[in-house]
Amino acid sequence: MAKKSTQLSGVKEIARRAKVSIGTVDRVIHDRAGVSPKTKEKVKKIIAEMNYKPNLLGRILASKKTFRFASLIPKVSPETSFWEAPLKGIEAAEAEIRQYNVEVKKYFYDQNDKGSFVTQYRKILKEEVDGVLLAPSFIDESVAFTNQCKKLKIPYVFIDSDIPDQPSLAYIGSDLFHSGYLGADLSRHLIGKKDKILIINISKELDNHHHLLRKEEGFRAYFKNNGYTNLLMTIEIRKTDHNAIKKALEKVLAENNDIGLIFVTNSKVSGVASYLKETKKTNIRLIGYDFLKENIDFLNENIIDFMICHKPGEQAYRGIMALYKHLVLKLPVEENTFMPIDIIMKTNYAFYNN
Amino acid sequence: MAKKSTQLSGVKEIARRAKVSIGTVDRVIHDRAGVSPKTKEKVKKIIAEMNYKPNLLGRILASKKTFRFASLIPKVSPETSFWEAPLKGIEAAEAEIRQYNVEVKKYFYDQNDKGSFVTQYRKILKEEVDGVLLAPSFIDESVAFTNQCKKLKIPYVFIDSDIPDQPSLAYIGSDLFHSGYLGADLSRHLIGKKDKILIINISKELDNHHHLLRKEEGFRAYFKNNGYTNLLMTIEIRKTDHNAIKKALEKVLAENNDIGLIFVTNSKVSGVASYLKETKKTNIRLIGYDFLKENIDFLNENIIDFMICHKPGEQAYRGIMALYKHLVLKLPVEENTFMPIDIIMKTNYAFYNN
DNA sequence: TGAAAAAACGGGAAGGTACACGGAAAAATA
DNA sequence: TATTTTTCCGTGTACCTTCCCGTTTTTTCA
Repeated sequence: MAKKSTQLSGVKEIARRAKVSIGTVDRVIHDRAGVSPKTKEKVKKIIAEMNYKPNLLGRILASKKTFRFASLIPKVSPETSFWEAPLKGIEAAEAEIRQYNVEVKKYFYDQNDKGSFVTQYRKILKEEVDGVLLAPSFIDESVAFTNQCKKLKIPYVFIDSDIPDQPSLAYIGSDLFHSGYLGADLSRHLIGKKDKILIINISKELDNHHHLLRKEEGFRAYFKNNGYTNLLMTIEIRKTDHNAIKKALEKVLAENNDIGLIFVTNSKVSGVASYLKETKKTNIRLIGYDFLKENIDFLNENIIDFMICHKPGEQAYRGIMALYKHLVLKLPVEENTFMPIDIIMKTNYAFYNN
Repeated sequence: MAKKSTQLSGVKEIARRAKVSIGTVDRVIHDRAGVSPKTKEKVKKIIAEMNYKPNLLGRILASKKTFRFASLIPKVSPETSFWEAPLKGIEAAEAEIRQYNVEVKKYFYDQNDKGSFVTQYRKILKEEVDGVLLAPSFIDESVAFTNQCKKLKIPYVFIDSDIPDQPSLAYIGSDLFHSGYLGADLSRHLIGKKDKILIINISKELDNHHHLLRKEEGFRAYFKNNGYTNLLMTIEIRKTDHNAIKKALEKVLAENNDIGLIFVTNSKVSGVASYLKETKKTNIRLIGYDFLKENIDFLNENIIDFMICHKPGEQAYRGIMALYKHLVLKLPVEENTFMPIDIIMKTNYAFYNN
């Protein structure tokens, strides 16, 4: 319960020492015109001596500016509830920084419709926003959007997946290669040395597809690097409905009766699980991605053995906070944040924070 | 870049509407004496109507109070570097909230010396602190300390382990039973149905011992609940030096030549790993606890297969933030926060945030 | 009824920063 | 030299709350 003694910091003290007014100190700090070189030098010296750091509270309080952030992520669809967690992350961050005059306006696009992405980003560009959080599902469109942002000097943060060679304020996501690599490591514990492994990439949109490939690469690399000789085969499924998955699985399982494990490279693992449950193929182990309700259910029924997850909610939370740190607090921001590669199983999912 | 229009919120507006002064409004808000019941009612009504929430920035800025927190955790010793992470967590939290007039004074005790714990907490009680973060390694002493805190109305937060029936502002830690339960689930993937399993509890201090037992309980419960019939045996090692561990292991392994897996219930797993490496017992799988340098090394050499971890750094970070939320922001605080039970292996440790 | 005591309330400063505005001094132009 | 333009700098106000110090009003009691 210590009371502060008399102030020895702050603009006031600088002004006193430099024998100028607070206004002048302010001009020096913000490098505005209207200060003679001599005065400027003197004030700068004192600032350096005092190791002066502006008081953030005062700054935010004094500036009447309301920062406006925009987030652009896929909407929660019946197809997948994956984006629920990021949305919650955004809202949590917003609740925390609203008191510092920050507003977050949320925009959503349809993951199966590039047009909706364009429509939404155009809306954002019309509003004058100070920062953007972006899940760049569509590559070319995201490049176009962020190029505009660069022109307008609006900083943007990528979450979930990165656009290489498009320098952003920050990227917060996961290392997909190593995530696949880990998946392979987990596989090894579930099957014998001679079991075949089936890798399944399920996605409608070609743009999302390269992420899946990256995981597959990691998966295959593990087996190669460690000298395992299990036969790995891959199938691609271009539709996400139950029937399409069923058909594809029926075909591949009919042709290969010695598949011991299936690795699904994204959250659509529940589709595969559903099929395995239906057909009572309990001898096939299953690894997939993402902490979704439907996946958890299959985890509980021992149909899915492991799930890999990258905390999408925290990614979004951190993304908003990165904008806040950069724009409001004017603090440096980590350029690349790789989320942990979490392993979820029946016995620990209850404690997981997505 | 929206500028705020004229204020419609804040004490000023309340005062204007109630036709009283700001001072009176303040008295009503803080329930201080010196306001007539009539005026008080009127102001309260307007506050309710406006759904007034005090501006935190203004509040912190105006109150000259510096909050003083104290943390009391074990010191980093040559014996274990476990407490490095919590220390970093505390420092990270402090860096973040220092700007809001919060100071954290760090106190350390020797985990093998109850006396040092008492000495340190007495020091804390002499200083007038506003909140305490505590790792309650010694039960009776912790109860004594926190009873004093209660008397002095100083809120305290437990991390790492809880003291049941000692109601605190918050407990931030892990569910040890389920952590052991998960360990057992992992074990199952590493060994055959007939392998023996050795559980090892290594600790000098009896007070710490019950935590280990809780994990053991969880471990055993898993096997029981799931109908596995592997033979489980436990040994206790009451010293932490290499030689003591070596001797104990030599004895038990000589008597049991069919042990397939060892589960060490705490971070001392590196001691066991070291012995296994020395004696080239590569046919024994090993699971243990905590993200420590020495453990990671053995993970890398495939001597430790899995490690379980509860983010001790984040526990401490959140503990400090809980005090901050409660005391400075006057926000409600979650009473029990259970950290995720993380699985660490060779292929994902590089991405782990301890 | 009048004075003293108590209660109720207003005003202002502090806390640190931002920024518009206006005044004074210096420099440039007529 | 007189006038205008720049350059430089100080002042005042706003942001919002807290808290102390007075002042005004009401109550109490002689």
